[in-house]
Amino acid sequence: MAETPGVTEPTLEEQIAAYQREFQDLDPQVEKIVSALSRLNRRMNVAYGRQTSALGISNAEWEVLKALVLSGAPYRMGPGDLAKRLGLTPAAMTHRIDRMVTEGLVTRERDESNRVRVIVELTAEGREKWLEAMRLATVFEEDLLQDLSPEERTALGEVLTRLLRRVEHAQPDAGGRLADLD
Amino acid sequence: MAETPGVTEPTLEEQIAAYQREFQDLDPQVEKIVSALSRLNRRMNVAYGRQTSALGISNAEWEVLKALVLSGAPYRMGPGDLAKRLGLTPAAMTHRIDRMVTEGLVTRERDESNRVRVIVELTAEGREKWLEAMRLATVFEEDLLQDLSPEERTALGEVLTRLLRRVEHAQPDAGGRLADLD
DNA sequence: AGTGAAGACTTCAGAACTAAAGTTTGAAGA
DNA sequence: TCTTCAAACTTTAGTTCTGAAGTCTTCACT
Repeated sequence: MAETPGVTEPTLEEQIAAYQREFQDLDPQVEKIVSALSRLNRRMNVAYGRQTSALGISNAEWEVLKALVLSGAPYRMGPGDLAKRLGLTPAAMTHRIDRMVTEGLVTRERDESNRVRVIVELTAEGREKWLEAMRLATVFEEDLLQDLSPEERTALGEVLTRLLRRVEHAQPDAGGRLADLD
Repeated sequence: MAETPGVTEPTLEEQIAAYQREFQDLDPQVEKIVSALSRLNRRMNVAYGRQTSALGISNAEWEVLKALVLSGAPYRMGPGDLAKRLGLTPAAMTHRIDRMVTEGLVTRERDESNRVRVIVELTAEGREKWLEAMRLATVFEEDLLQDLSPEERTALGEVLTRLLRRVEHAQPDAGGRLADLD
């Protein structure tokens, strides 16, 4: 078998115990929150990734669709703006758009009023893909929070936004570049 | 100026409003929790990334150090086990270890009792790097949670682990491969 | 007009990854 | 013993990213 024991991911409790063993001045309560947050987020991303790949699009493509939809009708943005919004270099954006154009998710054309600029526009198919992904995502999210009462949901949302404000206040912005979309 | 307006990241509230505008059957309370969770996690990762790069190590290297330390003394693992633990292919692990060996963070040697296996072992310098990173991380984490009372911390930890259990129960495991460390 | 400079995007070279094929070692059965 | 198979790791080919150089358009100043 040769499956070395201990390779399977430890439970949250095991992991916190390991942290305490190796690093004495650790507040287990803090570590529990931080580790649970990180782990929960990862699991959710795995779930989203499965859903989008079931729709035949990659996570990278989903992010672009999201940015375009959230920009509002007529669902147009320039490659440079998209790059800033997604936290990518313009070079990476060029290639991503290449792929998405060939798949029919977006169109690319020059802005005739200012021929330096390029306009990336969502196609009807791209918009439909986003809607399908959202339908799947909302089902998953509602299922995830199913055990939480309305009061617990309110409290959780409030605490998380409080933490978020604190982080955002502490860190002006990561090198001027924005990170991935929610 | 040519800085197209609307490129800066929207606030959480603006983003939720955009979601509601584009997708009617959305529970804003659910979306608030999910978006805050995701955004908070991202901001935290940016902070960790700055701290580790200030220590002269990459995030990738930090993950390897973490896995080795948490495995406990004598801080040894095989490349294959490390790859599973970090959610990488064995090929990627080979290259990562190459880099870390040249930087003196780990050593690589054949297992003499079973020459198919390779042993990656943390060096004293690698362990020290991990400890420094942990010292920075705990300061940041304590600062982050500063406004939360002990009761709120307990409640938050409890709710998050409850959600975590729910996700883990729902999804057996992502294709048999483990994701990144917390 | 004519030149210079800045902006927006693309192209190119290099880094880190994945998937799949290749190599070496150990173990099990003919 | 010899053969065959499986396991563990490495190597190779191809993808997607970053950083830097390159191209094309526009604007400002002379």
